[in-house]
Amino acid sequence: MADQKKPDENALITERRRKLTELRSRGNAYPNDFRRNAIADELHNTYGQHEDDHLRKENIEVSVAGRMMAKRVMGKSSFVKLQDRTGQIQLRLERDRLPEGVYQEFKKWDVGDIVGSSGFLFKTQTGELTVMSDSVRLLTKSLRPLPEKFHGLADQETRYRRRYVDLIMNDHSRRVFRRRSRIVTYIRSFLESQDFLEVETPMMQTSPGGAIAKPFTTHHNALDMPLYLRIAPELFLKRLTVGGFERVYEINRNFRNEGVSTQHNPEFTMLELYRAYADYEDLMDMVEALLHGMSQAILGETTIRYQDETFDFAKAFDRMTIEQAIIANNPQIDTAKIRDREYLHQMADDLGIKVEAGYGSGKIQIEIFEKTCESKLRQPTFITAYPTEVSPLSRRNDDDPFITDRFEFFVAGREIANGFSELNDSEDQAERFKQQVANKDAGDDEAMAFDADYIRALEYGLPPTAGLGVGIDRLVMLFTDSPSIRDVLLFPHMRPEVFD
RNA sequence: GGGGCGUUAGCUCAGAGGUAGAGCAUUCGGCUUUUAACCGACUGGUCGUAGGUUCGAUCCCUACACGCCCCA
Repeated sequence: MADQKKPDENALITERRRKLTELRSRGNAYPNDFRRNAIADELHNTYGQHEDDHLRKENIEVSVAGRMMAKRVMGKSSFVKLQDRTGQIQLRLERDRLPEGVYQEFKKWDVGDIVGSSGFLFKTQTGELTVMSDSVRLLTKSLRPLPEKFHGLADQETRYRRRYVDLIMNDHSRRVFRRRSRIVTYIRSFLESQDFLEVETPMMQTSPGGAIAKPFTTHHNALDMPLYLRIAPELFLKRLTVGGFERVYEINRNFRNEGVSTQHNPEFTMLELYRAYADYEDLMDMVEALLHGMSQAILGETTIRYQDETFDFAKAFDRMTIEQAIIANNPQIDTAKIRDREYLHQMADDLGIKVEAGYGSGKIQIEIFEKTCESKLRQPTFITAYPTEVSPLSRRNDDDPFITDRFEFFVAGREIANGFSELNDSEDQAERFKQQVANKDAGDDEAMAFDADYIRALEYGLPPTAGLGVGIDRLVMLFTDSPSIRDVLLFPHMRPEVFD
């Protein structure tokens, strides 16, 4: 069975294995005693402006290491490009400057090998900062050929499946994931500065709650019980708010058992935060501040260029209610009947929306909104006043019980964030859970279960609180001009590769 | 789930019902300031998989696998 899993072999790999065997026969083929004292970027920053004769006079000895990305042999001398985590630095190897026999060995090395070298800095005739090697060592033999140097790795599938090769070859890919990291770091420091506490809550739950979605199911052997991968951390984070952590957040994975697309991966990263003594309007202000600061910090400007569009992240974002959005995008609508279920049902039918028996007017409104409005919300926009029917955890509006104090935030036609004033009335929450259970019994497999302990927590008293969820992957897509969520996930979900 | 497109050498890509092509890489030779180094020679293929049509299929047909895009 084991050798059925063996990936492709070919003549190029065989040739390199032969070289590795030769290396082994002469001692340790995988040494780990080379130490570098310089990295590419640092050298370019420090010495890039110096003249050649100045550099030579200073006699700056450096040790560098990295993957050999280019190897140009010209008889008794060669140029090599080493790539480390910061960039590339060139080596010049001259046969007569290296210890006896080393240059002959070097000529057998391959692009892709990991190499370490020491020498002094100088500049070539074309002005490129280069290390004149006094010594050079092969640190790791690479057995697999890298993609061709000019076009690199272009095949989408291979880029996702062998992300390591993509990262070696594509600077753009490296930049996307560095930026992702900086975005997450920015969010943490933003929240840290406002005294938010970062916490971790269960990923495996006995009853998956906090969102309307289908969960993944697993099984705990020792306890012989089903477990679910979480679809949201929400109910646990609010328990912590009951416990007195008045400002908490978590940045972590959620899992939803749904389709895979350019916008969806089965596991994705969410920021969820809860802030006591705040309402959904405070959170809209917070989202504006966060994104404004983030674009300034990450991009150095407050204009986001995404695909062929430009978004202004400096101004206050538009705010409109869901009913206003529906009216704006369905001008023929009879506004007096915007909550009339029969009227909405007819409208949905005309739009080709399938209306289930259990749908109330709020649910039908949402369906109409998604069909006719969502993709048109290009510029950053808050949509507010979501129907209570589709917001089982949100606080009811004081003046209008049909709606909740909730918003979703859209950019480029996509939902990026969702926030609301939390429902902290335990009796109302119990009623909402009962409604969800009724929906589940009626066949809605995305409906929530009744979470008795969560109700108990609310009975101890959840302070007036507002909560926010932000889809990190979609945010990173926006900030890296990536058309697909797979471009911002290091290892996007793929069907298993077949090795034969 | 439905539709469209794709899958040819390690990589990037051509190709046509009749013995499979290029560039880069590999291998060998030359070259002490290159930048996709250059010059010469040579190698490298189950044309995604399985069936079918045909004298003959990598090409046409069907199914399947995987991927990309759009729709649900």
